[in-house]
Amino acid sequence: MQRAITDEAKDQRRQALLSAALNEFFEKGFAATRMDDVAKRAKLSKGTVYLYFESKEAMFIALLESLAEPKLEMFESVMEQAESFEVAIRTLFEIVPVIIRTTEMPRFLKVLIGDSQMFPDIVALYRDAFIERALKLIAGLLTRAHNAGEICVEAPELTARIVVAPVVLSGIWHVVFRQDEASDVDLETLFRIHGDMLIRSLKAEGAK
Amino acid sequence: MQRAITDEAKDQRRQALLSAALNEFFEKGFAATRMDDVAKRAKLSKGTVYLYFESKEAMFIALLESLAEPKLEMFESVMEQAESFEVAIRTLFEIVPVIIRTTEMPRFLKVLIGDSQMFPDIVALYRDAFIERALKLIAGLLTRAHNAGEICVEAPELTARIVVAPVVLSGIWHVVFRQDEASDVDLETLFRIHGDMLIRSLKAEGAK
DNA sequence: AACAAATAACTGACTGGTCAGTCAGTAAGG
DNA sequence: CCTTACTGACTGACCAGTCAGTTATTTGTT
Repeated sequence: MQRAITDEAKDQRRQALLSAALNEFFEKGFAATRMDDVAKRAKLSKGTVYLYFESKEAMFIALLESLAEPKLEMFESVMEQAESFEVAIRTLFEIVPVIIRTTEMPRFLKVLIGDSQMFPDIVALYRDAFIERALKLIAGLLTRAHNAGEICVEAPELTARIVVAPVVLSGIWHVVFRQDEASDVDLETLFRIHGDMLIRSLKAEGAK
Repeated sequence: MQRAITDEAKDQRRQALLSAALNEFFEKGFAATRMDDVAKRAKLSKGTVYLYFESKEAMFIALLESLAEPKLEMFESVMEQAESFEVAIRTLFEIVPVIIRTTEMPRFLKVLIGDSQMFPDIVALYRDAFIERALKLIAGLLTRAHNAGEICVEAPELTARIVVAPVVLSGIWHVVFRQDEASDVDLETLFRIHGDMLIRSLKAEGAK
């Protein structure tokens, strides 16, 4: 076995283990995942895993933390740079299908939901550091557009949930209920329609 | 221990075990659930559980099957009896908060998502027998309203997902991310707004 | 350049604990 | 006193975590 001598090489190994762990936790859940399988998936032996992580639980937490942070910056910049509510929503919903199909976000979400009761602290952390923050971002967008007279929103916090709901549902659907590529949901059209409907319904009230 | 002699008493015991099982599976997931705990929760001993169910897996499957069937009838009757799309949506979304807060549907959904990869057959069964059926019901309502000239829908199957998404998201939120009663999401208002927005956006296009 | 010694990354057989499923025994009900 | 619902100690399998041993790599010596 090639050895990880430098710090970069060790970091790579850590990443490889976390990636293997996500796949195993996704497929089996926390309790049913064998450390031996995580090790094998990363082409290492079980003992080596324990050189990089204290315990199975520590590994699980490290995995959740490693995935909670990123992705929000790009999201934030779209929100801020967009010249109007309409453009922001359109841009956002053009990215969403790609995120659902190509990133590990939906698989991660499934793991989080599946093992939530076992790690309430981690779930709370994730909810506050990521989900609530994302909801606030949408709510802020709605409020700004409302104040600019572009749309009319009654309750931005609640409306934000309506905006986000199809994203979450589609993500879960994609990793949990999907059967095969042939019968895939047409995410591009779905989110174009969702965007259309949002813009129309919020503008309509503003124009009354 | 009082014994279950008659068939009704045995059925009751079965139900008690399934109810205990839902709670345990919800809290721990399939793999981490101990049959001993299920038994204790139902005030029985482990041996007795095996008089009612072949194995842990058989029990899990029996649980999913026992919960997949009902609830859709009421749903169907609302769809058919409603005199208009608007009334159907309004009626539906008035019931949803109660369903989310008082039934075992959201906990069941969490179990299904959490252990989906372990039981792909059951998930497929549930998807076809329940979820797809529910989506078709909504899609049918949309199509009928469209044909009656009441609204204008581009893609009923996809729009149905948008209609349903906040229901699923709220259900999951309620059992996974909720912290305490004080900070609960105002589901009544959420679904009134969602209904308003749906009706407005679909009617608006029809009127263009 | 060849070799040895030192370092530390890696390995996997082993241990101790856990738990699904069993079954001989207990006792409720008739 | 017979039938059978129920019990819980037991067994065999499984697995997280350990650690003594192995081997890749570097460093030092001739």
